Amino acid sequence: MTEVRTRFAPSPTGFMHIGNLRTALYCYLYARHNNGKFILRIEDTDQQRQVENAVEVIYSTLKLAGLNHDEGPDVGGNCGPYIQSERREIYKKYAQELVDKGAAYYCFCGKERLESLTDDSGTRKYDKHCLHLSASEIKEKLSSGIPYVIRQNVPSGGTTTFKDHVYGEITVENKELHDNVLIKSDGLPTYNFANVVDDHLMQISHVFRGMEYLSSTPNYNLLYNAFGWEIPQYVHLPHIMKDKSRKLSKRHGDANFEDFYNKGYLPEAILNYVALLGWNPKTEQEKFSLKELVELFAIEGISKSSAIFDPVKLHWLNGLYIKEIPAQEFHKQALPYYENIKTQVDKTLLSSLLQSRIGAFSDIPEKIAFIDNFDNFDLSYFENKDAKTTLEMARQVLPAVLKALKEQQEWTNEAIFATYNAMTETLELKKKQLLWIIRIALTGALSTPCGASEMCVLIGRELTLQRLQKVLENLQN
RNA sequence: GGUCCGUUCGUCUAGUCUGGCCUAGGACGUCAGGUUUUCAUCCUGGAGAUCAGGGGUUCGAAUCCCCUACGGACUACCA
Repeated sequence: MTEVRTRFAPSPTGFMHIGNLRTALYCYLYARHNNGKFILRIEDTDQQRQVENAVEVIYSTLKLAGLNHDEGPDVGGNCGPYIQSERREIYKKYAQELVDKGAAYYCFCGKERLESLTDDSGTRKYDKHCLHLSASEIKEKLSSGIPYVIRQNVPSGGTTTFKDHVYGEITVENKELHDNVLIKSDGLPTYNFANVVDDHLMQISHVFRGMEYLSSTPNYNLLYNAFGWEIPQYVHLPHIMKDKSRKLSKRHGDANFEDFYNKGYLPEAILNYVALLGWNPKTEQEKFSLKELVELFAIEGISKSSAIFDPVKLHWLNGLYIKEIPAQEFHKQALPYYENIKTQVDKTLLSSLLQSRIGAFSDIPEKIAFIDNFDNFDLSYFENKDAKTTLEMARQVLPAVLKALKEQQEWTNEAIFATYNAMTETLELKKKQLLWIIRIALTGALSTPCGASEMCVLIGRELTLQRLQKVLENLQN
């Protein structure tokens, strides 16, 4: 069996969105699983859509994600160059070969004539007008400098059948196929042509790509056949959708890798989530390292139907990864989110409290808002149905709490908790009730990253007493 | 409009090829209960899918066949 070689071939048009990333991931997984090679190729044949730095985004994303390629513009290889705009002459040569073989032809038709071919339903199919030009006519037009393109000469009869590893065998009538442009008037190839030439020259064994290419695949096969080249294995991937009827798109600023990364999602978690969108590992496990994915990945598990991207599940998965980060490392990554805290708090303690309570680092500001924002909170927070607490209860209990904490000798979590515990007996309250009231009194927030005694340690004795005092005043009014 | 592809809990999916073990399994979310120093983690349980709809084949269909509906892709000198 020949070596497995897969390729990720993005066009540098901006950010790497999740669908693209998944294609790259599957290419990588399949290559690694089979001890093959993973190749990066930049498809920049559309001069109109060039975006600055887009190539750098591709490199950095792959690097962050750990999807290292064996060959590519930045790492070299035997099949370069790996940037299509640098391969211009290659495409020209092969296009000419097709012309010589009668599988392609020069076309000099202008925009107006092309547009006149549009039918009632808005579809335009080229009528092979220039196919019938004589050799001398072509030569004359060429030498007089009339702009031209080279078109594929699709047979008008018969059918073309191809096999896709996900969608099975697909047959189409050749008469449905168009005489696609292979070489544009700017001399650069279209995607349709460059892809075929490059995949062959780079000895790509398996082509992974979005299913939008399913309908143009017969055209590619006709090209392979005309050249007498072996057709690669096709693996078309279902789309990742934003909702039932809309694809994820970078145009609408939808999910892209960099955004999630910047929001404090871990690359491993993003990869893990994305791997499972449209592929099933045949186990009930949900969390996989990249290494495990390499071991398990198989084309058979890829599904045919599109999947809706669910940020909630990604958030959950990312939380699982965050819990496993070593405490020190977590603290380091959380630090930037503490920058705006004005109140003096023990940040190491804060990190240790936060780690099990967030799904992404960007959750932190909301979780710690209570540290600085204390004034004017809603007193109804004291009323809790589960704990069966009331505002009145708070009025009665808090003076005693304040008194006890003023007398508190040892200011540690354990000692303070012991004090609380003792109070529940004298006050004849349930632990849950007392702790709820204290926590609300100290934070003014319904949800906080720690309990009533940890809170005292976190914000310190002085602030604890201040806040209690203040709450008591508010409760009297 | 034409061609191609798809359709199982709200979402990701298992099961479909090789019909019976599927009174359709798991995960996220949701709800309830429990542990816990409140919040969260964690644990247990519940609700949630007449397998898009209809017809057929069969002793038996989510699974095979046909039709319909809905959704998507393509139909560019974009990729």
